Amino acid sequence: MTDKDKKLVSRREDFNEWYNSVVLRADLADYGPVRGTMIVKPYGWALWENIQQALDRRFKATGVQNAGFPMFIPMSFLQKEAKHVEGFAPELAVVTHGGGQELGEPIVVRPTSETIIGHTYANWVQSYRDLPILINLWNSVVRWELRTKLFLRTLEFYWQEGHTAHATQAEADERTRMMLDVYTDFAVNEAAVPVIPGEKSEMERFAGADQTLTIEAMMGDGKALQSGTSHNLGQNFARAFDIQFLDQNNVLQYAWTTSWGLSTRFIGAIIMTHGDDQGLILPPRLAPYQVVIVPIYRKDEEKTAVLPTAMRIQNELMAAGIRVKLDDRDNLTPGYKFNDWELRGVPVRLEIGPRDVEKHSVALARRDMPGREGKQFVSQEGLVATVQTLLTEIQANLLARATQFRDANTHDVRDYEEFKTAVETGFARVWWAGDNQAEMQIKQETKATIRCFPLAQPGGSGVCFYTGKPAHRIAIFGRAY
RNA sequence: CGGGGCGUAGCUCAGUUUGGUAGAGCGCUCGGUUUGGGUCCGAGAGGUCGUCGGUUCAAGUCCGGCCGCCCCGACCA
Repeated sequence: MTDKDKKLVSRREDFNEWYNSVVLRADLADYGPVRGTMIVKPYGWALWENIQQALDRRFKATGVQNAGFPMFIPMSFLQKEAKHVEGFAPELAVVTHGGGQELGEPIVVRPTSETIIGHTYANWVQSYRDLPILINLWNSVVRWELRTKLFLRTLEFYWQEGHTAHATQAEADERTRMMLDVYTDFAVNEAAVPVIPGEKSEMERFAGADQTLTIEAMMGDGKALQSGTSHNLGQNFARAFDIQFLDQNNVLQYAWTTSWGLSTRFIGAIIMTHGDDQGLILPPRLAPYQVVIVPIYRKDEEKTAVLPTAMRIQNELMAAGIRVKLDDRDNLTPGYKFNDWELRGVPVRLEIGPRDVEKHSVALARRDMPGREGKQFVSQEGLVATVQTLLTEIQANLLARATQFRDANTHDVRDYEEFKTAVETGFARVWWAGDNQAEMQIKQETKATIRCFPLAQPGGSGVCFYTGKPAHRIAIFGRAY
């Protein structure tokens, strides 16, 4: 490898190339043989598994159960909900042949499962006593995207999709909001990604939804990433698929449904929120390895002193529930390993050398503070507690840092000129009273769209920066991935 | 789907202008050396030059078709 290959391109120089290099070189994922497909490698999948677990326990705490649904859906299902088919038709993968025969009706590979869920729930629901239905699917879906990017937009992606059906509108409203809160809590407290929970504009709404709630995050280049969505589907799918039930008064009613999803795209959010010019920085709560131990020795007698100590410390940390990797690769120098694990974003590096064995110490280096500043020698006494405290500090620091970055790059603007400047580098926060037409116009001129109307509104009213009309809502605009 | 770039060793690329025996660095294997910030030295393995066809005594190199990838735009979780 040349020097050029060893060092990542800096984020400033070319954020896009930085992102691609990090994904590939940190061993998170690789390109599949079909355009736009992705191979998630073990390290990336381990990160996804941690995300899954953090979400799954939150879902279950709200009464949701997991299930499995077919990936093949009759084409006719898609056509039952007018807006839904309009939204998804252009990006469907369609199976026309099976077992060497041409199929009578083409089969669609699910782009999302609202339709097959609607069909199924219609069979499951007769009475108000059958409601609510609270189901989540961990699966992959296929959307034939024109322009793809690892994790952010691939032809096939892994996600969870939750689908609930309720007897009343109020219950569906509550569920839509509840799941957004789950996503927000997960993003902030597990991933240290300071998202803005809010509502999508009509233009950005999910195809077939009455309301789409979203968590929006700001990436390291100031662009927005929609990181999770929760849709209130009203009775649209219930009517399209006849999900009907008799209520307490023996009156036939349509059910109210919701759906909500978060995908492997979130891995992209983590990369682009926390990463630096050295590579990935993973939040301790989700990192596949929270601590990497790098043993340091020259001669065999040093090795026989250092390695047992390293293994003993590994066991102590693991016994305390800390995820630890002991890098005992013999053919690589410590310096190489330092760089390697920094690229891979492990939050804490623990070095043990001959001097440490003697002095009963170890060196701890934190990934969020490169260089001497983040490195300290500590006693092996109470090491578990020391490491746990450090991991907590790093987690908190990542969130604080990302929040500060987001706020520093979010600007209240009053006119269109200020707006254009703001969305070059971040978010514009504005009073908004425009319509779809105005939003479209702004998008064409600046590439910025309404990311959301934050749930946390200041109240009162102001003047729309674009139309000059009285406005009662604040919107966040930004350029999006 | 439009514009641009590119396809040569596992990776990054040179060689194509001017056709004439397939190259470098990194990685990999072996031996030694080194190890607290990307060690160094030596020996080796590894390629139907994306693919199909054409021109030619001769094609990585020239011509044509096809396939694929990356970047920018429109579309999108």
